[in-house]
Amino acid sequence: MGIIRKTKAVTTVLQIFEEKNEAQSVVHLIELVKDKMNKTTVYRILDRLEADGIIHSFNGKDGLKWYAKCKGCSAEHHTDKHPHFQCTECDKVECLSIDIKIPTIKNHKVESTDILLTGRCEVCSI
Amino acid sequence: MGIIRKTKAVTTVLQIFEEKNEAQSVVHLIELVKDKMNKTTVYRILDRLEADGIIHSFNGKDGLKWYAKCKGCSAEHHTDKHPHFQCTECDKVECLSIDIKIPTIKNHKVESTDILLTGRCEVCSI
DNA sequence: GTTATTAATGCAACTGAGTCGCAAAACTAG
DNA sequence: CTAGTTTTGCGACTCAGTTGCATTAATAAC
Repeated sequence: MGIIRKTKAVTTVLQIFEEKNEAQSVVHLIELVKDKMNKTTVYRILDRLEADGIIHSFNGKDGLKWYAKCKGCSAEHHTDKHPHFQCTECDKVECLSIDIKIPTIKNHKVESTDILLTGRCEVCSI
Repeated sequence: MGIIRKTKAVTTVLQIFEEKNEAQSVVHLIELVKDKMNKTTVYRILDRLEADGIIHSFNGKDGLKWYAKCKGCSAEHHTDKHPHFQCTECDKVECLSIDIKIPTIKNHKVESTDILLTGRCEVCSI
């Protein structure tokens, strides 16, 4: 939706998502680019990228906000119903491509589904 | 686990969970008892009650912490795998008793499952 | 009931994520 | 290049949640 300009700051943020190819917490992102831009800018860029369907957000296990690149989402059609997995050891988050069936709940109109699994990731399982 | 004393403050908090019989955000709880006790006390009581398996916690849609009474949970055996539903209109949270199947994920040891559905609740669906 | 022990509380100060307003800088269209 | 609009930096702010420490209240032993 939003008219988004390709500024240096936007490019920098997008590059991180491209290179790392994994979900990033806002806190971590701010740390990564702290010499290049202000934290307010980071928050605002993430807002815009999400509004444009380029990334999606969710809350990690401690309530902090995380973002990840959308695969096959647009501003109109957000298929971000996939669950996330966060490791209790290293805190990393993975987007899972598994599909979890949510039954309909009578008298409730479910608009979004946030699923966060926590446990040991591949690396931390020894 | 924790040696828990039946203080006035603890009784007050527990009474709220009994009477209301629905999930409470910490912020709301603090507001409810602000004439009777300090907010630090509320946080600490909730911690203890959770450690004892009397209540369970989860994060609401905006990352705030919520608590609800456990039904059939103990300190050792926490069956808090049920999903929660939060209304986008009135913000209320319900514990759902539906069972959602989570497939096993290879090379991952899933330890807990947090599912938060958001949408319109019965009352707010008009 | 009194006393000793230990847990629970109050208070004030702090931390850290996220927001806001506004002036300055950077982008885009013409 | 210029005008119009978006984006950024900065500083101050909000608000949930935490911490340390001195004080108070609950429990257990007598």
